[in-house]
Amino acid sequence: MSGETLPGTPGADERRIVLHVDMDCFYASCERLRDPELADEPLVVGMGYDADETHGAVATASYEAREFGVESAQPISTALELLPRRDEERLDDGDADAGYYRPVDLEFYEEIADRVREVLHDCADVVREVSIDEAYLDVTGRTSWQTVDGDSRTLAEGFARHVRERIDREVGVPASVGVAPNMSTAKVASDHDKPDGLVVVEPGEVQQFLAPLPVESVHGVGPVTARELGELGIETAGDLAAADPTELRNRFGERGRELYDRARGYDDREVTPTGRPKSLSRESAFVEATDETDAKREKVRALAADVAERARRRGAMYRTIGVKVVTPPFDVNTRARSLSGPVDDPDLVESVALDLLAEFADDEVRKLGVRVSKLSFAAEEQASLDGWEGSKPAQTSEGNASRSDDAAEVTETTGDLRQWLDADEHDDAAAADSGPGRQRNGQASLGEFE
DNA sequence: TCTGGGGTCCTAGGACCC
DNA sequence: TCTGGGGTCCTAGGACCC
Repeated sequence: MSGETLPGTPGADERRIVLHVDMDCFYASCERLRDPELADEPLVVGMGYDADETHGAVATASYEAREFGVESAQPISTALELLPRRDEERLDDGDADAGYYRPVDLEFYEEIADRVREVLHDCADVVREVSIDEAYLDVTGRTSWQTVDGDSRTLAEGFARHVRERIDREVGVPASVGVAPNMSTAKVASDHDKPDGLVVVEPGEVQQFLAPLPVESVHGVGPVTARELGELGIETAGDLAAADPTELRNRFGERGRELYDRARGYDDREVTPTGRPKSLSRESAFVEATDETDAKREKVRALAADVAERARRRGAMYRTIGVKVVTPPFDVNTRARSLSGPVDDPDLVESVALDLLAEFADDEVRKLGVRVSKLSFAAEEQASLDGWEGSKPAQTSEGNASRSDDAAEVTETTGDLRQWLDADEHDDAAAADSGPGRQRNGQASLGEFE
């Protein structure tokens, strides 16, 4: 099985060196940075959780807290049963079987993440941040798979160690690092020995490394796929690698083929820099499911304002506005409506979202969300608009003040939208379905659609 | 275990176009 | 007019990830 290279399989990528850097229970590490007394203590960081409350869910549990059975995504109420909350008012150090609970403070974590990012960008030419606590680095140009004289370890391993130590020294949070010739294997490697791990998988070892691992450890295999694979007798990554790719394709579509490749340690995706977001959303759960119209509308209004503001801050215009309505027991419903052109218009987000919500007027609802998508960003938009004459769509807040002639067009939603519709000759489909009265004063009533 | 919030990608069916 | 194929866009839902 060593060195098995299919004809036509690119071999060049075998020389790539990809690092996957994964912060260990990042939120908890941040809390410890702020309050060193939390070090080595069981610590739970809760989302949708307020001090001394019991609602919300576990965002991160420290390894000490995990010993008690606390897991991420668990309801806080369950976590409290497993690990009682420590009475922090008490001065003595009793309560050996109790833990600390903290609400999520994303703003603070972002600050820490920024500092980690600085280190990473300093260590690699290309960095792809996947989330607040995870990134891929292509360091092919910075180190090599060669070993040093008299040492079985590669230079790449030393380099990865250096990255990890810099994060620890300069920021003060622990990280696990995986090193491999491609992204998916590096990802599995970083997961392999947490916390504070360093796992190196050299080009010739990829298949042997992956083979004995359970299928769930392949990135992209979740509970549903794992169960289905299990029915086919596929339990390990090795089983998956040995399966018939055509059968996998037939059963799981394009994804099946992809998972097969991942399990074989074949992944030719290049590490590309983090791109622009594709959508922005905000959602929030009711403490208890409700069917009250006012409560639902009020929440949607708040979420809409929030999302619109975030989009504006990030310079994003959106062409689609949608809502998410979760009804008991846990049915997720989504509704979305596309406009004929990108806008930056908080009032429109609100009115469209409320309109989409109307379909669920009689339903009990436990959670609501608002999303904007089909994003375009000021700079890019500018470039594509330069090509054609005609007016600009609602050109962001900053644009308003600076150009008085534009401002007149922009402040009036009606005029602005009309204009955009009129100018829209590029998109036949959109033009066809934006008949008269579709959007009046930015309000499209449901009646006009059904 | 009655389930928080923010994302990504894929699929399937329908509308519509040529 | 009841009939072929290819393509794009839209919406809704699902799986997955952190």
